[in-house]
Amino acid sequence: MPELPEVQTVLDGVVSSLGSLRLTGLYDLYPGTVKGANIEEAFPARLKNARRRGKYIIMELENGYALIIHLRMTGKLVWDKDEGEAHRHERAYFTVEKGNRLRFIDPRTFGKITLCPLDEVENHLPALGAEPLEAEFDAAYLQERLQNRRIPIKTALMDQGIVAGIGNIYACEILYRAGINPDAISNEIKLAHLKRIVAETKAVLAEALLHNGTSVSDFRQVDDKQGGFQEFLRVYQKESCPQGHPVKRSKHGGRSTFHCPICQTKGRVNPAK
DNA sequence: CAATGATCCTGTCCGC
DNA sequence: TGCGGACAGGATCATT
Repeated sequence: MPELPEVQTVLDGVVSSLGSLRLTGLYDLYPGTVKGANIEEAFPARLKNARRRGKYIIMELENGYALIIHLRMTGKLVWDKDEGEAHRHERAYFTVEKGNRLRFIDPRTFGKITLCPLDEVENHLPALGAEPLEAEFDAAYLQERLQNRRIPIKTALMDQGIVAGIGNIYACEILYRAGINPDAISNEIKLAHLKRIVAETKAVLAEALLHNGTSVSDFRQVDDKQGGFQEFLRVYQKESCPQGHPVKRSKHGGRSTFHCPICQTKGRVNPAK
């Protein structure tokens, strides 16, 4: 499940593969994957700048257009030769100069590629919260955004409008490292504990970035290599935590939560229950 | 406005 | 060997 580190890894891979080569076309293989009018007008074009906002990849083209790519759960971008059969789950592809092709492969078909004018990118993005690795994401920010909310902290960390880029895996790992109970109510958590959450968020994401993301199911880099952070997971899909305690499994918003009831006790005003 | 739950989709896994 | 059902989950929409 691509979250911030995986999305950044894919983005870096695309930029590195593409270099100064021009994108020459974009083709939809599964109707609805590619959105936006005037697809032909946008190509050919070189990349002017590529950036990430939350889990969105934004590729700014030199001709005034931009591509917004979201991988959702199973989306992959794969660098390949411009020949051969389409992959079984290929939903769209870019043709690229010098006989190259960038394939968008997505078994569950939830991923999207949107083409729009550069100055309309923000209109096509939802209201996103702070970037967790930027200085703007600190305990004061988090406290302000949580003060009127009464939701489990794990749900809050996965809310893209509060902080952008964290999904299920990193939410579990952040809370384990911070020692916070995932059911802690967002506006009851002490500032000191919010500071721990912020610090561990930055640490976990930075560490995962160094390892090119986490490959727990089918995440792959643009060159098809796996990420490496799955080696460092402490509770996600684990039977026991690094202390040897059994890991408990529950649900938040339909997502599986993994936490250690012994290590993660902070944040509950009333720890009973 | 806030919180919760259903929905989209398909490969994989489990039990019988 | 095959089948039904549960599960995986990011974002969006509907409901309370």
